[in-house]
Amino acid sequence: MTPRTEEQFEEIREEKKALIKNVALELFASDGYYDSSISKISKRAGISKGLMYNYFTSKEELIKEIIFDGMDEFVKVFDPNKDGVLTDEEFIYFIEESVRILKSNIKYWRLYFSIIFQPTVMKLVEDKSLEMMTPFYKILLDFFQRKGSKTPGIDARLFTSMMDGVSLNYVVDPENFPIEEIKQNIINMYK
Amino acid sequence: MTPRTEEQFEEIREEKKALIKNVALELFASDGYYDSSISKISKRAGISKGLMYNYFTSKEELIKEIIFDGMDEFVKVFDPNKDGVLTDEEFIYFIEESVRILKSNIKYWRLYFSIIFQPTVMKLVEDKSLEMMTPFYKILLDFFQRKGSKTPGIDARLFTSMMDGVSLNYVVDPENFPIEEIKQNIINMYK
Amino acid sequence: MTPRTEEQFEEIREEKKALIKNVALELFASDGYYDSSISKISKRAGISKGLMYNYFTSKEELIKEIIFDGMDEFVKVFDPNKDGVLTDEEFIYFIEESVRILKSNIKYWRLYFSIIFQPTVMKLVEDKSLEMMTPFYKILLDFFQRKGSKTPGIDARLFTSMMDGVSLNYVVDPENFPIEEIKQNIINMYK
Amino acid sequence: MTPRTEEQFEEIREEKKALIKNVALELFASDGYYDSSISKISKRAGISKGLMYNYFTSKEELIKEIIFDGMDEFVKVFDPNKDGVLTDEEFIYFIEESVRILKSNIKYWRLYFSIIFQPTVMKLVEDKSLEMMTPFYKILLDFFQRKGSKTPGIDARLFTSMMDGVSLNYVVDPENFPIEEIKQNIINMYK
DNA sequence: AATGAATGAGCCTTCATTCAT
DNA sequence: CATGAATGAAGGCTCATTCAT
Repeated sequence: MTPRTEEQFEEIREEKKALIKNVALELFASDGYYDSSISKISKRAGISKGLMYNYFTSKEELIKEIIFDGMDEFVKVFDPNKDGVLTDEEFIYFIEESVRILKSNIKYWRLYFSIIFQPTVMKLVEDKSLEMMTPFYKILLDFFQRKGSKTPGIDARLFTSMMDGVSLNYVVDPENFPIEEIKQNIINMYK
Repeated sequence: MTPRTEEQFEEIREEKKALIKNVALELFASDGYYDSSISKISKRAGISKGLMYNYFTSKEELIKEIIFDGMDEFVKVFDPNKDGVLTDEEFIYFIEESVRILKSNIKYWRLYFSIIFQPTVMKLVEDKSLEMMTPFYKILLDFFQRKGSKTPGIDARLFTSMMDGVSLNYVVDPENFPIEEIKQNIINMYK
Repeated sequence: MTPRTEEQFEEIREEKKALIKNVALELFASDGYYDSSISKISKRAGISKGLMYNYFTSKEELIKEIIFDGMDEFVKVFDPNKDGVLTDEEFIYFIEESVRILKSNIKYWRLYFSIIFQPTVMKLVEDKSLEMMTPFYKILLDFFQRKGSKTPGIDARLFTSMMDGVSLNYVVDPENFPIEEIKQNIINMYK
Repeated sequence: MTPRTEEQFEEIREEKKALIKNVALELFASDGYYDSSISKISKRAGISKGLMYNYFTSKEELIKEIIFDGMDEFVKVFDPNKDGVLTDEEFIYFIEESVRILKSNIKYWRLYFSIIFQPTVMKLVEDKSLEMMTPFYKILLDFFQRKGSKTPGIDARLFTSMMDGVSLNYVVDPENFPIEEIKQNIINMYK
């Protein structure tokens, strides 16, 4: 009979938002953004369509939050900004971590790759995406420079492209892609 | 006023289809599949909406044909099935040709990557995609085997992944990606 | 901590209702009935959406009460039922009072005019509106009769129409409408 | 079997647009803008909801066109811009014409009044409304000036207000409002 | 008395597809 | 072969109202 406290409301909100985002990520990743209607998502989440808009102002906002959450997670678990310098060991760690992160949230990265090529959706997140990726790239550049590369920019882009390609192939078919062996190969390549 | 022969009709028909496919590819690549309506495409192609259905039974059919055309082109211009064996020179040729093909039809490959992650669309073409790619993969496998690799499967997948990653990064931003230098680096890598 | 008496509760309740009605009037008048959601109104009033329904059983009920309040106010501050007869001085007073009332609650009259043409809303209040206006009309009729008019009904309707028109133009643009001068003109007209 | 000619299409379009506008005017006038859904209108017009958007890009566009049509009609049938000067006879004609126009399209004027107080809707047409009304007002001003009025601006505003009030009362209840007698009274008033 | 999460009906709009001509 | 009017299902979204707490 006593009304809910503010904390209770907050808790409900957080839980429900998380639920919706999980369901939506699942659906976006498996069916794509356009084939995952708000109706489908809400049904899967066991809530009414209308309630979706209590938590997200729009479908765009929903995917944006999902993508941003993933980016934040990425930056958080894998913050390279210790001193801004990569030692050889750290470079290996970099590769290992990348694969670990990839494996820990396959669906997210599937979704991430899927939107890179959907101009309408990509526009929503490209600013933040760039902002997130730039520091990584800088450190890589610096790494190849110190390793004595004459074309560190090229080397860095080739390396990141390779990582992209590996990631892409992995998330498309995680069951059959030999991610661990590939990782070892890459590490050996740069030793 | 001699009546046109059946071949002439067929030719006209094919030309019109080609025109439509070009326009559609352009739009699909720049706006995405879902944001490119039949209405928009037909207007750009200078024909009526109804006529579209005279040439393609559905929007799915349209994108399917576009993708298939691209695959056929790929197989045609770059047929590795001479003897099914890659020499070292041929492997380099393989890389060079891949890049050339990529550069020759950036929009197509953009579209191709975009649908890989759109399950609904990908389902339409995945059979043919697999069928097209398998022979390439087999030859690569053989190549790494003959080169004395202990893990030719891994090597082959890493190589194709790298090519994928490079391609992906190139088509996303062709202006700024140093495709030629990257290509040289890859060639050196496998020498 | 003596428990509040029932009257005190009632008083608090009425104050809250008045607050809500003020906020709602403001919003209805500025944005229109349909563009003023219960959500907006309650937020502006500083209470929860749910509580609104403790005071008003529906949105319709809310506007109804607002309109009725205005009518009651009108009848109260400007009760012509002294003896049911208008002298010449009283007729002038009638005009003066009309303008004064108009000026004292522009927003209300704006709202009032706005609903006259919204059948769905008007239906809610038309009975009371008629009931309120009839006595005024009767007295006016009587006034023109005593002034020797051969068509007192016509005269009365023309007069009220004119007052309506003036009111309408005033509330639409109070800043620029020369209400005082117009009032003087009308008074002179009937002298 | 032969396709329709361009003229035939044009004819269909014009007829259907007119049909929709008629139905919509009817409904807007009787139920108000917000209570007349596209769904209702299309049903009443005997067409599918989707087709509405073949003819009008939005509901706003629909009401805008209806209102603009009415304004154009008004300006057309009653163009005061002969020499920009009103003689006494012309002033009477002005009044007569106003009433005639009012009577000839009651629903339209009902709608017109209804939107004046719906800010959201009014915004759509206020520019054109102003543009349409200004010349009339100027001529009136000039008329009262030439009649020797010391306050032509006031006189003009009072006159137009009166006409507004009369119009308003008439369109609200055309059956019972004695429009013809009122008109005679107004004419006598300014003689 | 008070909260805001939750519902569900309905709104405007889009679009692949069909069809009469 | 060619047109574009017409359909209908579905989509994103809003909002008055209810309800558990």
